[in-house]
Amino acid sequence: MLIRLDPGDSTPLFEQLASAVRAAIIDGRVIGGERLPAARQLASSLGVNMHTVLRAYRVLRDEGLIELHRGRGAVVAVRIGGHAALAGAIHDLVDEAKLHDLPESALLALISAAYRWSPSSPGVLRTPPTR
Amino acid sequence: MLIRLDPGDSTPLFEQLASAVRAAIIDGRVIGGERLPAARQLASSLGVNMHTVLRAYRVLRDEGLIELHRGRGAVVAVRIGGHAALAGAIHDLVDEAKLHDLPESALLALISAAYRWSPSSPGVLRTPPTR
DNA sequence: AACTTGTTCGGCTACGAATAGAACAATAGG
DNA sequence: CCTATTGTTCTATTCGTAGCCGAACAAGTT
Repeated sequence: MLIRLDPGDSTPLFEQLASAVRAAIIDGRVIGGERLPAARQLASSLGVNMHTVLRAYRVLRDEGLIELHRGRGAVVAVRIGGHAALAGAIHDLVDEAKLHDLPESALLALISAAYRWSPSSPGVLRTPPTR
Repeated sequence: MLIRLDPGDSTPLFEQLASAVRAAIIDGRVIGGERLPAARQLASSLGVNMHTVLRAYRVLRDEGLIELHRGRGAVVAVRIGGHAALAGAIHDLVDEAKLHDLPESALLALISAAYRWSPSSPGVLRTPPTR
């Protein structure tokens, strides 16, 4: 899994890192159970502080995509299996939005609003992140 | 158009305001050509600084949803006509994401990534915001 | 001319991002 | 059992900038 960080980009380093790994998981390029590089190792490999990598990992853990255990490292959640359908739906929606000349920021805001409006969803009551 | 702001929410006031107006426009609850309240008036009505309202308006202008003119106020763009199809697609995608227990933040990040990846889109070369 | 409305300028405050070091607690492996 | 590995917690510092604001300004309306 090739990861490239751009310090000039306004998006935070930990978010860039989380996005890269997240995309790899959703696309199925990394299978469930597979182990990610140790935080300290990846950090020095990318020229970044350990805490930055760890924060990216924590983000993905809170999203339920990976698991973290002391001494064992970061492991991709087993229940994850490349959501091809979801990836396709996302692609379609982006195309539709661009067709209407709707900028990225607007689309994101609309989705965020839609997420909040839909009532009593199972997603908002999920179990808290395991520590 | 009823607007309610929550100062306790971590999302900026201008974003809350922009989201409210944006949703109203996309849903077609305000028609193209309709005039929005003057910044100062709406500001004092909401107990907010004028700049906060004006910034929300500027966001919507940069998204091509409204037009701003001195002395004339903020007017909903005429080409906008309630993108019902888009609104439906968004709703479906959110449902799909929740089905997979994918949190909002993860979905937003995935869409943001998808937006960047798709090459040579017409959307990225649109005319700059009129000042 | 007077009024309305968005724009620009300058400044202030609070918060987030990133880094750093150190000590700590599970876990794995020999 | 002992040791190395690995994530977790804690405290702290530096730096940039996002958010909010007041006052003066400029374009447009009436």
